[in-house]
Amino acid sequence: MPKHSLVARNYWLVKSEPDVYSFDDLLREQKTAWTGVRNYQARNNLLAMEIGDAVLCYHSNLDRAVVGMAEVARSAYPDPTTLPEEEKGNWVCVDIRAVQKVTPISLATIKAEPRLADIALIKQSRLSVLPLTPEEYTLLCALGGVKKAR
DNA sequence: GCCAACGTTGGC
DNA sequence: GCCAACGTTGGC
Repeated sequence: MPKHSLVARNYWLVKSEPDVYSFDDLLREQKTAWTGVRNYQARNNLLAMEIGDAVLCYHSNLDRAVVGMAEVARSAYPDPTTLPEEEKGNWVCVDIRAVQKVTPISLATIKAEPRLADIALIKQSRLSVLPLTPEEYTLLCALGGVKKAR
């Protein structure tokens, strides 16, 4: 297996508040630095991301839905938005690149799906960067109208 | 706007 | 090291 395979090895979900940074913003920019994560568990998930990993984008608050697909374009590096008083957290960011929109998958739909009962999105509702199992990822892609999961 | 969940901080 | 107080996130 080459170091940078085109096949994603890990699957993730990242949250944003759509009025702060939406998937449409990412589509417009194509690529962005996913900065501002200030939670240790979320940071550790960022540290585990590899180039090419698949990322689903979720909108919290008003939307409460998975709205798009992205991929990791650069693995973890120091978050340039870290304030001096935050430095002891060794906060990091990754770069993600937009792939495509999906048919929005609402939180209600996710909660109603028995095969997603253990998804971290529900189990740890406050975690903003979380892993998905291959099964969860594939199912979410199907629910989002994406025929072929990468 | 409220509240539950939960992470962090600081006193002891 | 414990725990109360407090702050933040995110669903409803």
